[in-house]
Amino acid sequence: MMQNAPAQAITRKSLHQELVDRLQPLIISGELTPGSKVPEKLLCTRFGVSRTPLREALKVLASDGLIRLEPNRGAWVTLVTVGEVEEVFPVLGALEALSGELACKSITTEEINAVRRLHAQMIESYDTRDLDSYFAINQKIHRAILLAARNDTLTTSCQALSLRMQRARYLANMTEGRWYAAVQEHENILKFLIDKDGRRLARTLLDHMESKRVSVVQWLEAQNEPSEPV
Amino acid sequence: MMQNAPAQAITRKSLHQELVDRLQPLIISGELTPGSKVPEKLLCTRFGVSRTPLREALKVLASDGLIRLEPNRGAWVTLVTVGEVEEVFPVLGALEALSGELACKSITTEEINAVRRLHAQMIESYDTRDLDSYFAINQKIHRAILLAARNDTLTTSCQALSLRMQRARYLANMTEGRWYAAVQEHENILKFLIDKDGRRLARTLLDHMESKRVSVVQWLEAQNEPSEPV
DNA sequence: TGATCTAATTTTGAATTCAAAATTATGTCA
DNA sequence: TGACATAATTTTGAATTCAAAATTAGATCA
Repeated sequence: MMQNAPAQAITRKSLHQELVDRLQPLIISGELTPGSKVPEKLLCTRFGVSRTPLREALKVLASDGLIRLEPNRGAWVTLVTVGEVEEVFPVLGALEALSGELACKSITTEEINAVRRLHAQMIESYDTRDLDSYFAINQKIHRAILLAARNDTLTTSCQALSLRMQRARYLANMTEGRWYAAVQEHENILKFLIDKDGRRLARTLLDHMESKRVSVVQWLEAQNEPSEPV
Repeated sequence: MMQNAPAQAITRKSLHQELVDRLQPLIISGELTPGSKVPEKLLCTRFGVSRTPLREALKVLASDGLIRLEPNRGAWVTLVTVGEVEEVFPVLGALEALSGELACKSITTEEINAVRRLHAQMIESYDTRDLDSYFAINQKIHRAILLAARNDTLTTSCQALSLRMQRARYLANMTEGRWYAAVQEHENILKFLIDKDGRRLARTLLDHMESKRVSVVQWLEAQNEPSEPV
């Protein structure tokens, strides 16, 4: 996507695209309650648009799996299920592994330094147990590696799946033990990136994703003990 | 997507979804000329629908990268560029490799036999040099492995990227030598699938995709010699 | 009371309408 | 003629409208 656009095109975004960009955070943050109906009318009022562009945006979000369209019954915010997590994480793992491998081939010294700085900040957030900040910086590191891979298709694919999983992120469970382990994994990620050891970086990113998967599933299963999600 | 839908839900498809499904083949087959403008009015007449659902469908196709929306200037059929091919094939390779690995874990004897039969058919098509048939069966084999991986997310992701590359498929270049090599690769794919050797199957699928990439790029570059694509 | 049917209301899907932007056609002048 | 400006036309984007479907509210009767 965007593949052929000139670097600095003056792209007044279309209304529907703007809406997609605005709705995504609402879904990820949980402001639109998972499992609930998308309040079409309300959103139209809120954004001051008519139903046409909003509904166009909903179609796109549905194709990304963030909402589900039920014919004649409206749009529903999807919720993260164990099944979905078990599916998405392995795919995301494969893609991140690839991103690591490619990044090692093309990353610049300056970009590595940027990751280094982000890593240091993340450690700080870990030390002060600032989970929100930790997550935000964590995201940035993964994104920096992704961008260094110089593959827009890969970026887009990863981003889309990542978004779906981020709905589960605010389910910030993270036991003390898991958190410590995650930080260790990130130490290795940084190391292998500096060494430009694509093979090992890929392997580490894959394992990292697998650990995340286990951790998220555990949390979800604890949650869903009482009632099954729809 | 569709993750939570009951197995046999009565899903009258929505109009826009129907249109997405109908437009995809038009784009892949090249009936809608790559690089040309999407004839909105004409398509409305052809399918007997108003602009609203058609435009909804275009938004979805754009997010899949099959068309490009230029604000206030309409929708354009994207064309396969060398850059895009260089991007998509590695991603597709990683995903197919994963599908091979997962398939080896869950594939049934019956499914393996189905692939065996498809393989035999494909060899037949190769022997008679029936390229169309060869491609069709080839697709089916890859799809069978994908389905055996039991991961809808993976299937959807692969499918989407595959579609984009299929636009290049009718560029059926395939030199005699490349074709022979491809068949050999498929012999190995079948062998490792029967052996349920996930590691080697993954590796082979990855290499297979890399060979395809090289072959498609070669062809594209030969084509684009005279003028650059927009 | 509460189960079931019917009528009123709301919501959804899609066609139509309308204003703004882009494109094409026409006219002017060097 | 041909470069430029202006007007007419077409196309696009988005609001509005309207019919069909679903939901809710109300009425009836066991």
